[in-house]
Amino acid sequence: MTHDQDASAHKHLYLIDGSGFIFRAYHALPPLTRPDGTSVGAVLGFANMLVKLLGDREVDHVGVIFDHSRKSFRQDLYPAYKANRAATPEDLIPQFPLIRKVCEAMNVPCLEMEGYEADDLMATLARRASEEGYDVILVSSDKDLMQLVGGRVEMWDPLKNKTIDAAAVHEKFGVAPSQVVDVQALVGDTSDNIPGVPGIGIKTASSLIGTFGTLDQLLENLHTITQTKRRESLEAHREDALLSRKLATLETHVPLDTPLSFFKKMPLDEKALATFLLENEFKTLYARLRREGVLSEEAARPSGPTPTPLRETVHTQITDLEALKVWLQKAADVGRLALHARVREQDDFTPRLDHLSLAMDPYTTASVVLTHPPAQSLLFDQSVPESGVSCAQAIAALAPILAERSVHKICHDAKAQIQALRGWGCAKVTHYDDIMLMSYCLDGSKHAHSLDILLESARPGEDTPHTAQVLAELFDYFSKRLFDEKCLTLYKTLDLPTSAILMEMEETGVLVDVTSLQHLAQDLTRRMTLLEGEIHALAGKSFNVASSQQLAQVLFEEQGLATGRKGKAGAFSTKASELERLAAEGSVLAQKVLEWRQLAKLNSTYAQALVTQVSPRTGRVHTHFSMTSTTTGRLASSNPNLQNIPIRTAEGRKIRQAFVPKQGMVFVALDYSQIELRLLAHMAHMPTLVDAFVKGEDIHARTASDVFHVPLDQVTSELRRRAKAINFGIIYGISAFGLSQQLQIPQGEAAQYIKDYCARYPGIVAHMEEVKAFATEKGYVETLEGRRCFIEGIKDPNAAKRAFAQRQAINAPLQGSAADLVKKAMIKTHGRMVKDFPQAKLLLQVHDELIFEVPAEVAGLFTVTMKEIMEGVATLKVPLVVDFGMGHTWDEASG
DNA sequence: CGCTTCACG
DNA sequence: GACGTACGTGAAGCGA
Repeated sequence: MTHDQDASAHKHLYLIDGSGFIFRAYHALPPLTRPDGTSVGAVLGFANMLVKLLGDREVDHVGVIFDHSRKSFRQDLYPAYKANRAATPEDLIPQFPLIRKVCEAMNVPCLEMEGYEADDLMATLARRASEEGYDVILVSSDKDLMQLVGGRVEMWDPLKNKTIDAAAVHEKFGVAPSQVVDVQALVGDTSDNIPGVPGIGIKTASSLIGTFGTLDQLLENLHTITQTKRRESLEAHREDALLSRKLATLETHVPLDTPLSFFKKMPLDEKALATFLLENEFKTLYARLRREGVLSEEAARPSGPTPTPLRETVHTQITDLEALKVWLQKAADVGRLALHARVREQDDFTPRLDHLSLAMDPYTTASVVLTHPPAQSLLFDQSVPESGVSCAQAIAALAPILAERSVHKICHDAKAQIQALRGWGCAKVTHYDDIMLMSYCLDGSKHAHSLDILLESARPGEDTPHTAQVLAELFDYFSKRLFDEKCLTLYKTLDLPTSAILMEMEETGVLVDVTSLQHLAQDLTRRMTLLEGEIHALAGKSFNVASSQQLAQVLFEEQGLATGRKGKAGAFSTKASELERLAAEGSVLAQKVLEWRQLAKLNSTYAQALVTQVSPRTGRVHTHFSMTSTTTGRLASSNPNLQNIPIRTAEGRKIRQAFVPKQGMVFVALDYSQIELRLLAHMAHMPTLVDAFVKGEDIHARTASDVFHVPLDQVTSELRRRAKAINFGIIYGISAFGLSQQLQIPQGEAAQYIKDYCARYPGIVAHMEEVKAFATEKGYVETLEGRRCFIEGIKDPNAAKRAFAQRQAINAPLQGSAADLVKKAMIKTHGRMVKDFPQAKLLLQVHDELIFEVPAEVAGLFTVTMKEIMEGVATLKVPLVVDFGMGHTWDEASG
């Protein structure tokens, strides 16, 4: 992964296989010619790749490596080497110098050397750089480079956006990277004219090398091979195999005096790049770089430092449909439309469009004067303009442009905007960006991301700014920052696609069995009344059991029970753990209050509240998923919150039983097992923990065995329970106090547990120290997908506040990376559903769990398909494991 | 509107 | 030795 915690502690050297890329791009991409007839397809492909690389990744050192010529030292070893290669295509030849110009403009150094292939230079540089502690990324998909993978070296295929690590090499060659040349020696390579051993393909070769370890071992022990034909072929072509290995082996000691500092990344030459892109008519790429703010307007000017003229804003008040259509047509021609529709729920719950703000660029804006239905006009008749456009008309005029792919839409909270417009029959919106999500990807927990906050940040103190105009400005500003701050991919490929899926989920909703909830509520109310009578009798007086204040008075003053912890405001706490303590000391009153509290919670928060949330339109409950309200990248669910439906007690599960699939469907629930602990094992250097996950062990039992020094088969359920608490504690940024509270043990004992844990898993200490140091230096921590979680107070002089911030710093990458993976899972499962399970619906996401509604007849196939997809969203040092359940209630499916 | 409590991962 | 606690949410009810 490129976004490790210590991403910036390391240097990263990206070595781009320039020659390889050019040939591949030439064949893979559609032909493209300049008006003067010059072919430029490979050049554009190369430029796009370079821009993407520099934009997406933490690149601090980079170079493009080329073959010097077709001739290298290998021809001296074997004249036929690469002799059967086809001549370089006519129209590719002029592209080589152009590609070098791209490198120059981007200020990326190039390297080549007579007598050596690009691969040899890359091998040499990779060796030197990894010896000096760099992470090396070979940008290529050439199998000949795979022998270099391992340690600090990995490959990345830019066309497929795939990282090729040791595991991927093993998948291709069936052996470790270090054994790749031995396999190649046997297999040969027809494209390079490397002979190999006839009759031996990759399968046989990898099994032979797997068995014997090396080519030399194999050749020494040929007599042990039982297949006559194979043995004879190997004997006959012994020398061919050895020569083939020589040819396949990359030279890691090319006499090359280029220092690694030669590759240090420099800012690009805006002027040169703009000129180059325009000369070659790479308009799309140019427009994109302009839009993302990589190229400034000045860069495109023919010459001289002409100041950007201040343009006046042209604002139009649109009062009739015809004018609206004309204005929108102009925006369509420009290809850009920022918009904001302000919608308000009226007293009768029908939505009303209050205001429509438009902009086609930061200088050209409009607002649409809306008329409203007569009933409203009568009520507010002085505010109704004499002319205007009706909501329905305005939105009908807007609909085609929203559906049009060639027009780029910009809005704030697209999910909500689109949902609002859908009420008026606006079905489809394509090619859009969401300012709210862009802001969240950049500034996460620094501040909220509501429209008001963002408007205020852009136009401090201004009363009623032209909203869409500010959105257009903010888009330019955020685009540049996303690129510069390496968050563009996070936004584009994770959060934006997730928001589209959430939109569908919210619209779909979940069916609840209202009647059963009403019966449950009645039953709970009845039992609460009975308990209340008993409680009042025990207290000797009537009081409000729901009032913690009154309860504290009864328990601690009137009954004289032993006081415990105090709350924030200084009052004695009556929380569950306190009442449990009193109950254990024999207080029946405390026990009854505990029971009453449980029923009260279930009744008011769930049984009674849920039925009021059922939509009269659909008969289902439609939660709202917020993507911008957590500090870690998790989602939050509200109105109602369907991410905290009870499950831990039998009584609570009755609520869950009221969630049911619609006729003919079943629920399928898939959840990631131990995802945060697995991520910890992956991120921290914890071989023991990794090993336990790889072997599929019971992780808490294993921890118990390690920490309490008992054999695995002698771990009792009590020891396992404690180990489980320790594991959770680790994820939360453990403290002896917290653990002692959780386990109800003395703080000293908890401290000893932590000490023992750290002794058995020493990697955890170093990891936590690294994370804290990173957070202190940068002010944020990062998730697997590169989301930054800003940590407030990490340098606070108050030790308690600082400790709190440090625990957040430890937890956020784990919680946040898990959130990243689940978002990826949503995107991938959704993609497959559209293709293969069109009737199935994703209903809910509960942090590490996805709940689907699936036609009963395909549920089995659906489950195995989605389990596999979810387990494959990331390749970590540990496997990802997904558990599943199925049922006719949510409770059954969560089994 | 802050505090307390408690439901979930 | 003091600090006042496990990480992240949302909702309900109390009481000023």
